[in-house]
Amino acid sequence: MPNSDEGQGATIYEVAQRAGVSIATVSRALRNTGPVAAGTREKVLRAVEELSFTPSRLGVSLAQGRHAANGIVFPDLSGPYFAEVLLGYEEVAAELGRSVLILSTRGRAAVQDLVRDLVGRVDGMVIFGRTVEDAVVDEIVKSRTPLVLLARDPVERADAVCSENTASAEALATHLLGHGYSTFALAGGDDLGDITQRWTGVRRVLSGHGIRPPEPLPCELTVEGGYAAGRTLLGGKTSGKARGARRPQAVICADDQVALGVILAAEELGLDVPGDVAITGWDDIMAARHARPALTTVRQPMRLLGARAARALDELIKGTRTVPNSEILPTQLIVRSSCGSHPLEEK
Amino acid sequence: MPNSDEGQGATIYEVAQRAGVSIATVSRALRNTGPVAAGTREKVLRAVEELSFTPSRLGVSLAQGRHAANGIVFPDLSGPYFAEVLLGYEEVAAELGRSVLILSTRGRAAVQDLVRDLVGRVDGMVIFGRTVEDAVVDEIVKSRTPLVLLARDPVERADAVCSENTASAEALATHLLGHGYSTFALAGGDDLGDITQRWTGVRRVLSGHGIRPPEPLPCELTVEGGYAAGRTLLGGKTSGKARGARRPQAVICADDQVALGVILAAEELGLDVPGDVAITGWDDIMAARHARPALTTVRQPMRLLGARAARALDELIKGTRTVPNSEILPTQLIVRSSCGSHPLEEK
DNA sequence: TTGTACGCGTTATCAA
DNA sequence: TTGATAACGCGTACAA
Repeated sequence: MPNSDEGQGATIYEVAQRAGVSIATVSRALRNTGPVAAGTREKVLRAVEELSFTPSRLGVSLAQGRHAANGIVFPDLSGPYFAEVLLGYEEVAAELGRSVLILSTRGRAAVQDLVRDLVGRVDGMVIFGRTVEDAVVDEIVKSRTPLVLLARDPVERADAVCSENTASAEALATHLLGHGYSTFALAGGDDLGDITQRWTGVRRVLSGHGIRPPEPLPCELTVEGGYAAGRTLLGGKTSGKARGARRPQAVICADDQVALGVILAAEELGLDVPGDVAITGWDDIMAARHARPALTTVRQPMRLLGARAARALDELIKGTRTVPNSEILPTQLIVRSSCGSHPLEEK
Repeated sequence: MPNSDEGQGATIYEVAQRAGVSIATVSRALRNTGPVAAGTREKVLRAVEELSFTPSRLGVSLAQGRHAANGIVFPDLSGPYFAEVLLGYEEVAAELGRSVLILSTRGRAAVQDLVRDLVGRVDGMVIFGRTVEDAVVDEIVKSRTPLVLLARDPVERADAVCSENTASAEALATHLLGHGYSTFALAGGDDLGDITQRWTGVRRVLSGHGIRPPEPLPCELTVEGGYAAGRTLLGGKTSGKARGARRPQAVICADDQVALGVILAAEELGLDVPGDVAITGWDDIMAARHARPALTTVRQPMRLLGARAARALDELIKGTRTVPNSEILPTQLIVRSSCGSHPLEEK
């Protein structure tokens, strides 16, 4: 009868002993890393089976000098956006034989320590947006840990993957102008790299049409943040069309969650969207499609973003590529009904 | 001038040498694990600083016999549901000083191997729903790896955390009966543990009111899956009220994504929701609130689910508790407009 | 208060 | 074809 207390944690030494060989032979037999006589191999495999031996990941990593694992740092795990990116990332990482460690920095005190710890557990990592101070990024770069920046301005000696922002923002603004709107508001903070780019695109188009671009109203990139911003932007004067109404004809939001919040605010203020005010988002999260009015937005290829980051990281880790690379993924303007009911032809 | 090539990968030996002490002293100084003279400590710390030494996680783990990391296995990372659970899980794990490794099994061939690999990297893990065959779960249990099952029927010797399903399903069904509906359809597969529980609750109430409970129509738990199911359930006969219309008065969906898909199908078929057909979901994802009509649903405490799993796992790992525990978290019926415009009083 | 030496579980080199 | 044995980087008895 087989040893009934086998199971968790047999070592290669026990296997070797049981098979009557040395640990070197066991290793070779298991990894096909050298010649092993057929009979010997069989003995080894039987012993492995009987002890249900699995090489200790720690031992393997220590000996090989690699973790076979990637890290990814998020500013925040909430919302559909990051989940999709993670999905793409994990999928490719798994395909490449790497585990994925995640870290969310939201509300964390000692971010620096957490990131440092993570670095020690992986062969390379992805950092999202402005989740981490430049100093920390520098430290990682100096430690020669392969690094890919996601949706963040490129940094010396690190890869960057992001989606196109400025041009699609221009397309969005142009589309809104096509609706005939001439007064705009911008909702959403601008300290994050990619959102700044969006505002740049919008501003450029408006200026080009003789419209003085508004200052973006900073807010949290959540539904609640959008709601608050919406109250501020739309709630000012209930004034009709009297004195040229302070209320903007269109609110361009930093992302979909903000837009949904602004819609909530508009609804509460008795405003019709898009009749009284047009509202647009960014990302094309699931709720954008199902909201009423359905959200006009710019679709980011979120899974692809994660997938590409994983591939770029792999190249860096394997050393296939040593020069930093910067990749920009295309986005797509998705026109739905929140930007106006009767789209005019763009000139 | 400081050594300009310091940085990545100083070992404790180099620190010891630089400080003119032994590695044991370095370790003690860093971990406060034994007496160290003030002067000595200072020398050590200086050397650590100069070499920017960080103990190798591998070395530490190997020596301590622990990873300080948790794993979590998802069936699928897409959608808002899992992201929220992950958020709660990661938050608590970080608080407890553990890293988080994730694994998604969706579309993976060798799930068993992936899970095995993950087990080797963590001190304990959480497995979500029926992502993994019973055999694999058994194997994990046998390996004495602390294990918490999430939204899955309890298994011998493993913890379980899930949210309440049957009673809230009864409440939902009762509410719908209060609207006066008498013909129902159920959309969503029933092989997953928690959804089966929901159907059980619904069936019980319907039976109790003399209504023959319908068989659930299996479908993928996605918007697309819901759309397909919706076409089937609602598209049958366009027949008016002629022969007692085959079309159900209410469609109870396995989750919100399915419900959103069914709404899409209804819309496409020219049906008014809830005028022609009432539709309900489950989970209360973000889109549920913003959909039009806003979705009546059952809110699961998703973050809490993840957080509780992390705490339960911690107890198991620390050995604070050795007997398996099963926890059921309360849910909440969220009545919005998709189930009917004029809610009657429940008797 | 400090240092020596062993253990943790592999991989891989080099001799035999 | 096989086996000793040296890394890998750390924690920690135990001895000094």
